[in-house]
Amino acid sequence: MSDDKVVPLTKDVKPQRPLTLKDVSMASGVSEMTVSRVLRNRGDVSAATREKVLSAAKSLGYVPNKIAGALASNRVNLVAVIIPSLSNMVFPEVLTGISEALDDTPLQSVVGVTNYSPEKEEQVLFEMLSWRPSGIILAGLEHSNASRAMLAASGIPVVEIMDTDGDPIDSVVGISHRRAGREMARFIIKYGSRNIGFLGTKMPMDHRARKRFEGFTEALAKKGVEIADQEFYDGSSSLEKGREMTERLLNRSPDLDFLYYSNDMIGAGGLLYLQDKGIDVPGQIGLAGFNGSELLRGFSTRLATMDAGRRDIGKSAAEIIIERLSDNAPVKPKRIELTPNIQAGDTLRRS
Amino acid sequence: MSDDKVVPLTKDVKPQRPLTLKDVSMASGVSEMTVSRVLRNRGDVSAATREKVLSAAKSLGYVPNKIAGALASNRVNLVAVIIPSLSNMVFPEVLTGISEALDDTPLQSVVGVTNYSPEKEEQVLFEMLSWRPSGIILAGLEHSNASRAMLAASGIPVVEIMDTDGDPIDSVVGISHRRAGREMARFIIKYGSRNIGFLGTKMPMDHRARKRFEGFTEALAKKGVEIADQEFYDGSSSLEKGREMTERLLNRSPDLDFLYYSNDMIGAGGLLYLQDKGIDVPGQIGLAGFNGSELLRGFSTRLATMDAGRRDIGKSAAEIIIERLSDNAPVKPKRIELTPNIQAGDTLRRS
DNA sequence: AAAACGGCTGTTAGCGATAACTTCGGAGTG
DNA sequence: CACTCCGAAGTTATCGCTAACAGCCGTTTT
Repeated sequence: MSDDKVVPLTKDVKPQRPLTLKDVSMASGVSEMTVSRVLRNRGDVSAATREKVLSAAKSLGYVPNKIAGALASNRVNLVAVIIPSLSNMVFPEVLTGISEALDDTPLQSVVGVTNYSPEKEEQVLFEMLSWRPSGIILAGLEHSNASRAMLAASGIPVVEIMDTDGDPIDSVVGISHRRAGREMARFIIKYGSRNIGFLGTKMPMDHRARKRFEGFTEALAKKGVEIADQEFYDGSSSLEKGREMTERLLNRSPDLDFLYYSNDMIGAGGLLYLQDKGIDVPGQIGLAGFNGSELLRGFSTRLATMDAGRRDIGKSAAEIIIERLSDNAPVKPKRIELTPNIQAGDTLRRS
Repeated sequence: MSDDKVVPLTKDVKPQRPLTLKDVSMASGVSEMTVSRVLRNRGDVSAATREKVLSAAKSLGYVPNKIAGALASNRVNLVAVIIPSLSNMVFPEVLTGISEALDDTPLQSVVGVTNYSPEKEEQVLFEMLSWRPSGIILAGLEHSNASRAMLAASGIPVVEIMDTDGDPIDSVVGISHRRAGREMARFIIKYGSRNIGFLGTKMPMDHRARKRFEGFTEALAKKGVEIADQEFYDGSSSLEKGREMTERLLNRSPDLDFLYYSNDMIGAGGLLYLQDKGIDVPGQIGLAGFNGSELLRGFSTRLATMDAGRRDIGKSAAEIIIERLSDNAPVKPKRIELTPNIQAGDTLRRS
């Protein structure tokens, strides 16, 4: 297929009747069925015939019609992936993991984006299901009732990813965000901070950020600590937003000694702000984010964070689908909870 | 579709024979054709019948089979988008532009990723074409002969994006990267720098980076200036890589007074490095990147850059497809060259 | 009042492939 | 040498849906 030399520039071909199996069949003098067998590498075909067919297909520039193939065989080698956004690098990374796992299978991923809206998710899901994919991977455990019903009724493997705090429909791969929040809280407390601020998204829809927040406050509460102040934002995260929020928060509560950010991007923005202001991090104030973004590696002061293993999540999810699709189908929902990994970095206050 | 209350949890439904039009037809007492008409909102159906059908479809949880629909109608409302990568934020941004433009049409985008490999591109393209999409958007003007042949023979609208330096197959939307390189060169010269270093990808495959480089050196040459030193890297860009490269380059050539980076990510990494070292930017050394990344807005010192209008590119490309698909089909290849916009920022040396 | 029309619904015939059989001829077997 | 068996084709019948056309019936038109 990548043998450039053989491509005949087919300039004289009749304008635009798309080619079908029949064209190849006639060009090579065998039946359509045989052509189909050759092109799919299925069933016994003699070497001579195979050659004839392949060269005919190639010289015509035949591209099989998967629409027809899928209808006839009732097999669609697509895995639908539904995620909230592409601008948060977390999701492209998950996609990369999925693609890698799918790479040496006939499966292919198709992506849908919901913008964190359950209604949009429902639409996208409906759209996706109407292509009858072989499996579905979708972010989060929170879906509209209609979405849950569609998924349950679809009869195809479903893997919910990123989050394990809740009831999965089928399989699930992710981390416990509550636990992530709790662990970070304990860590921070251990290092001696008591006057803690939180900065994050307004979380009507970002359930994972919310759960981290809940876990965080809960663990603090156990130690008798309450969040001293907090600041929320709309829209997508950016360094700039992290700066602004940090400024606002510190103007309001100058005596905070720790800031917990709901993600690394705004955390890094906060770090830059504090550095610009000449504030000693972590001497005067400690910082932590969430995600284990690669971005942080570029800063001389490394933000403390927690790696959620996005790529691994994608990989595992895809592998679950692959396994479930294998002939011996043991329809056993799997549950994989990864353990998030604290990266202390340089921004935790040392008692 | 998002009326949660109505969803009957269908727990008793027979295990898994996927529903077809016939099921809805029987449940509502009208012909399959009428059901089809209702569900597609096409043709005249009385309000009463429409109601009956809709409620039957909903209560059964029917999801149309687009595979069959597409085959029968010979219409597939998909636009294939083929890009080199998802980890470079440029492409997700283009995708966002495309999705936005497609949002109030029946069209939907499907993404394929090539990892900057022409062979992979060819595979992905073949795969995509086999779904008979209504249009194709793909990055760059450089494709294998086989790819070009497939595209030309496909008979569907093709829009090549990002780059306008070359021969498009059909339509094209983008900027001239040669020109972008030239303009930045002139700008830098104008500000008085003469001892200029270049940092960028090894560019066997990143044609756009290569063209910027070519334009850059060409414009310098016209002013009698040659690049004093250069540094190339493999793999994906990151702040960290920008740091390392900058360090290596400056160790080798400490007297450079300007660094031109092939993208903002490594440029920002360089900026961080220089700031850490206490080097005066732009007093001692000037910097510029490329892309107009949002990221840069988070730094107190803003890297000079050039906005390539990624989102607009996506939007225009999608609009070209939409237009071409409209009934009155004037098969006229379009060529849209956007003008990149220099953002001087704070890192250009002032004479 | 016959003809024409328009709104609504049903019937028939594929779309381009593949699953599942069937057919055919020659090699292997006893 | 009759008989089985298997490799290598071909035939037939869908897959689930929609285009195109064909009815039917109550209204208008003239």
